Amino acid sequence: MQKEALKRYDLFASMEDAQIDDMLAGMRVVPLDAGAFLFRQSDPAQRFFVLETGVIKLFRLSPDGDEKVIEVIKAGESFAEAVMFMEANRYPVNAQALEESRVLAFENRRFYHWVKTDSALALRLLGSLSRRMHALVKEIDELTLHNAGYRLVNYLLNEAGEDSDGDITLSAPKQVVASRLAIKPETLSRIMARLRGEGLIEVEGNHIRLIDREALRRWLEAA
Amino acid sequence: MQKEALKRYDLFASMEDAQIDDMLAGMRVVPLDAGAFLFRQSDPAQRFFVLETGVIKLFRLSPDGDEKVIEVIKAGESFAEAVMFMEANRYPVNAQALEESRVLAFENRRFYHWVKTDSALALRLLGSLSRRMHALVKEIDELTLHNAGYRLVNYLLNEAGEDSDGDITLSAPKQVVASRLAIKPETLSRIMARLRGEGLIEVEGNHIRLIDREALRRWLEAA
DNA sequence: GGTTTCACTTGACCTGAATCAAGCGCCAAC
DNA sequence: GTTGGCGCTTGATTCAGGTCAAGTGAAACC
Repeated sequence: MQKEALKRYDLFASMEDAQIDDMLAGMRVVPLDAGAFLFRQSDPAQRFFVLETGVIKLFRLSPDGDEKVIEVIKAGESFAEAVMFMEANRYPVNAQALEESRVLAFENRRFYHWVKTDSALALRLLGSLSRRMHALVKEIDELTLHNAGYRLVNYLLNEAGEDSDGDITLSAPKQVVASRLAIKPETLSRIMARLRGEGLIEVEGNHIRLIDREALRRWLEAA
Repeated sequence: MQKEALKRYDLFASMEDAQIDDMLAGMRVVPLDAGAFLFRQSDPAQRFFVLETGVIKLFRLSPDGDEKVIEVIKAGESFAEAVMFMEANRYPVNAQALEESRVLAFENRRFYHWVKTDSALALRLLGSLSRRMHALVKEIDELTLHNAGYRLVNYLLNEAGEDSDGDITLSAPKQVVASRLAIKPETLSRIMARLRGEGLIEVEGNHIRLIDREALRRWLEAA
């Protein structure tokens, strides 16, 4: 793993060579089998991560074992960088690989040092945390002000993005998507069946095609 | 308003005199009648705020007018500091005074400048954003993994804190508390009635006394 | 190649909380 | 003092989505 590769990740994009070298010195590569945990909720946090390949889910557990997926991490994304700035210094979620994955693990203390001495890096981080906070506020909004159908259709429209031709390949099994949207797999299945019945989407395994996005957007207003 | 007063607020506690002077130069005092809006969702954001006196609710609106209170701001607390680090630069919530209030409004651009040149300040901010993010994750957890009764009792236990003798004075009308917890006023009323019936709390207007906190904690496990 | 496993689907039923609808105090305005 | 409005409570009813149960199909394993 050399400097150039690291710089391709957003988090490190603006860092100097000397800084990158230092981060590399403390880096560990963590290979994970499907199903393996990277860390668990309330584990002490010495490191933050970049996902090189694979898929990882971040989730919370209720006392009786129900889980709520907070985020699905895809290749190239970083996670758990915020933990180093909290006094508790414990991961607030569980991280489990959904398939075979490779994670780069960096030391908090080195990164903290560079954030302290490089204000551009600090501002970059502040920006990314703010964005994430906003996303969480929007999620609370959706959970409380909108129903299951809305959340699913909204999710599908977001996944498809503006430009593409409406083809989505789910980055995680449907049950994980369901948990991400705070609905039960059965309910997700039913809503999909309904959308299929109304000719709005086509479903084949983990591949979904949005047939009429305008109609789906109208569907949102109603639901 | 002089330097010393400002330094008493957390956000400014670590700032130099020169920095504080600069912030003061751009400060405006905003008096608000009960019910007045300080800003609305998606307004462009040039300023962030400290609440000097009064109470303000931050909330999101659904298309058909339902509201979800995200946070109730009490005297001495700051809010909307994160917005300046997002590219959109628009408030993601509405801010409305629940009673007559006085707000100090500071210029984002001045503060941004100081954050850029003072890493201690940047770290302080990173810490506070991280904490707020964690709180949001916990709220999502509660919304999805726990029922209305749990959320209310949990809220009451938190409001009371560890040390005090179990007396709570609600900082906002019950309907606002209900929205904060994502339940309807009727439901809140019913749960309170039940807790009262079981001899766990006493209610008199906006004053609540927790009679048996151990029992309430046990109640959480069951609910 | 047969069987186990596991993700997903579909149907029948149940339930927590929302909705709808009165009614009750309490403060404010006149 | 009376009246109107508003926050809150309480009861009856409804409904979205959860639970429970059974079935299907495809990949995985011996």
